Amino acid sequence: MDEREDLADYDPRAYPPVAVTVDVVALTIIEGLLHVLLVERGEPPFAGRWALPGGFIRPGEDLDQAAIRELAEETGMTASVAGEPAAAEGPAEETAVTASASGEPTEGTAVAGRVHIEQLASYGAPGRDPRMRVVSVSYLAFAPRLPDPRAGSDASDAAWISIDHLPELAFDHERILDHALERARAKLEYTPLATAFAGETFTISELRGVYEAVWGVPLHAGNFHRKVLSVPGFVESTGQTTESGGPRGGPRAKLYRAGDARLLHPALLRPEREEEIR
Amino acid sequence: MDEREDLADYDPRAYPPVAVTVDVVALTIIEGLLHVLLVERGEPPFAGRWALPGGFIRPGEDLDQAAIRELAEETGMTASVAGEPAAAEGPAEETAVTASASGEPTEGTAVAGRVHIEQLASYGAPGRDPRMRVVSVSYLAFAPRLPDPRAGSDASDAAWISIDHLPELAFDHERILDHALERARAKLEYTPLATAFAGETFTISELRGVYEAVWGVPLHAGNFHRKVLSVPGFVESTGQTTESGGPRGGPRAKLYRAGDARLLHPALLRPEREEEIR
DNA sequence: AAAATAGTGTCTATAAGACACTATGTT
DNA sequence: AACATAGTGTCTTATAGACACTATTTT
Repeated sequence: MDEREDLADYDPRAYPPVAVTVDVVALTIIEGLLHVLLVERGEPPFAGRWALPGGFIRPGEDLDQAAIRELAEETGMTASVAGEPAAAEGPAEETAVTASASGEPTEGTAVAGRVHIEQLASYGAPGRDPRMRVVSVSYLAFAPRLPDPRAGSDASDAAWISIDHLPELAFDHERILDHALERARAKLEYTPLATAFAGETFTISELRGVYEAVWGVPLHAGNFHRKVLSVPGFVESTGQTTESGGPRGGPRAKLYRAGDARLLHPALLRPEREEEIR
Repeated sequence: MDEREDLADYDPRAYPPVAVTVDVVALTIIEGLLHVLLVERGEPPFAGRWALPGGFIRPGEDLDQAAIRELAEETGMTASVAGEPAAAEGPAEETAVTASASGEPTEGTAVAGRVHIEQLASYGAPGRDPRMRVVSVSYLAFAPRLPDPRAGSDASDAAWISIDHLPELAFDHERILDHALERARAKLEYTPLATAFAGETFTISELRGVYEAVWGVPLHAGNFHRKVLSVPGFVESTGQTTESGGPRGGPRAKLYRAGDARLLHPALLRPEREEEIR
C-alpha cells in the first residue's frame, strides 16, 4: 500500500509483472454428496487437468465482482451483488456477498435460490504458476441444486465433481480446495448458510442432509430436528408440507424457509474432533 | 490462474499493471488497552496520514514472508516462519504462520515471545489507491508486549496507537482494521491465541486482561479463572508464582505458559451479542 | 486496618446427546 | 404387513454464569 522502503523507492513497474486472478470454489450438493465445480483445462500449463474455475481480474472490476462473474460464466446463472456486511460477523470472515439467481424469479422446480459467495484467502507463492507471478484471490460459493454447468466457450469442460472422487488438480488448487472445505464445514456451525445449499423451501431432513454431506458424518435425526427449531431465526415455517412422504416411506414433512438469523446461537457444533484440537 | 476466456485470450500484460501489496494489522496490548501499529505516511497520496504498515511484495517472496518482513521492518523484531497448519482449523481461517522473535532467545525482561501472524483478507476495489490498481493482501498479527516500533528509514514515523484513539486512516485501512478487530475478537473465542499477547509466562489475571482489552468488556474474574483451567491444553502450570502480589494488593498469582491446544474446547464465548445475530 | 486480588465452592439455567416412542406414510 | 421416516418426550451430563466466600498480599 504505502511505498515506504528501506532501500530505494519501490516502483512496482520496475518489477516483473504480477497478475491477479480470482478462483472460485463453488460447492453444491447432488444426491446427498458434496460436489465442487471444476473445469478441464484446455491449454498448458496443466492442459487436460481439472482446475478451479477462475480468471484474471479486469480493469475497473472489484474482486467480489470478478468472482461472481467467473461463477456465472461457468454455471450460466447471472448473479448480482446483494449486500456486504460491514464488519464481518461471528467467526469473523471477511467480505461476503450474496448473489441471487435471476432469470427465473419463479420458485418452481429448477434452479431457484440464492448463491452465497465470500472471499476465502489469497495464494501467492512464487512459482505456483509456472508462467509468471500470479496472486490468486480465492472465493467460496454455496449453491443450491445444480444450475447445470455449461462449459465456457473455449475448449474446456466444466462439471460438478464429487469431493469423494477428486482428480488431481492443476496448480495449488488442491490446497485451496482443502482450505475451502474446512471453511465450509466451520461456517455451517455458526451460520445458517446450510440453507444456501437447499432450495427456497426445504424440510428439516433435507437440511440435515446438507450437514451430513458437508461434515461427512451421520447426525441423529431427532436431536437435529429439535435443535434446528430451537435456534432463533435459523428457519421459519411456511405452514406447508411436502406433497408426499419420503421415497421409502414416512409421513409428510413440514416445509421451512431460511430465517432471518445471520448467526446461529447456540451454534451447531460438529461432533467431537479430538484430533484437531491439539 | 487459468486463462480460460469467453472472448479473446487474456494476456495480463495487455492490461494496466496491477500491484500487489501486503498490509499488516499488528495488535498488541499496552497498559491494558488494545493498540495497533500504524505508520505516518511521508508522501502523497495521504501524506501525513496514518496507515497500516505494508508494502509491495517482492519477486520470489511468498505473501506470508512479505507480511513478516513488513512487520519486522517496523518493529525491529526479526521473525521467521515457524509452521503452517495444513488445513486451517476451527473457525477455519486460512494461512497461518507463527513467527518467533529471535536475537534474544533469553526470555528475560523485554521482547520475549512469539508473534502470531495470519492472513486476513484481500482488498482490490478499483480506485482504493488513486495511483494505480492495487490489490492488498492484509495480515493480522498478535504481538506480545511492545518491541518498540522503530520508524522505517524513510521520513515516516511508526507508533502503537490505541484503538480507542484512532486517527483518520489512509486508503481503505479503516475498513481493513475493522475486519481485523472482528477477526481478532473471534479468534480469542476458539483459539488459545490470547497467549500470543502475553509474555512467555503469565498469570490468569493477565490473560483475562487480554480478553478484556480485545473484547472490550469486563469479565468475571472467578468464572474466567475456573474456565481457563478447565479447557484442556489452553495453559499449563509452570509451578512458579509471581514475585509479589499485585500493585494494589492481593496474593501472589500462579504462573502459566501456553499449552499445546490449537483449539479451545469448549470455547470461551463472548458474553451475549444479540445485535449481531440478526 | 482497609482494600484489592487469587482462587474455590455452590447453585441455577441452559444445552448436548442418548434413547425411547408415536404417528404417518411408503413399498 | 413390514419398514422407513417425521417429530416429540425424557433423562443424563456438561457448561455458563451468578454469587458468595476464604486466603493472601499491599498500602
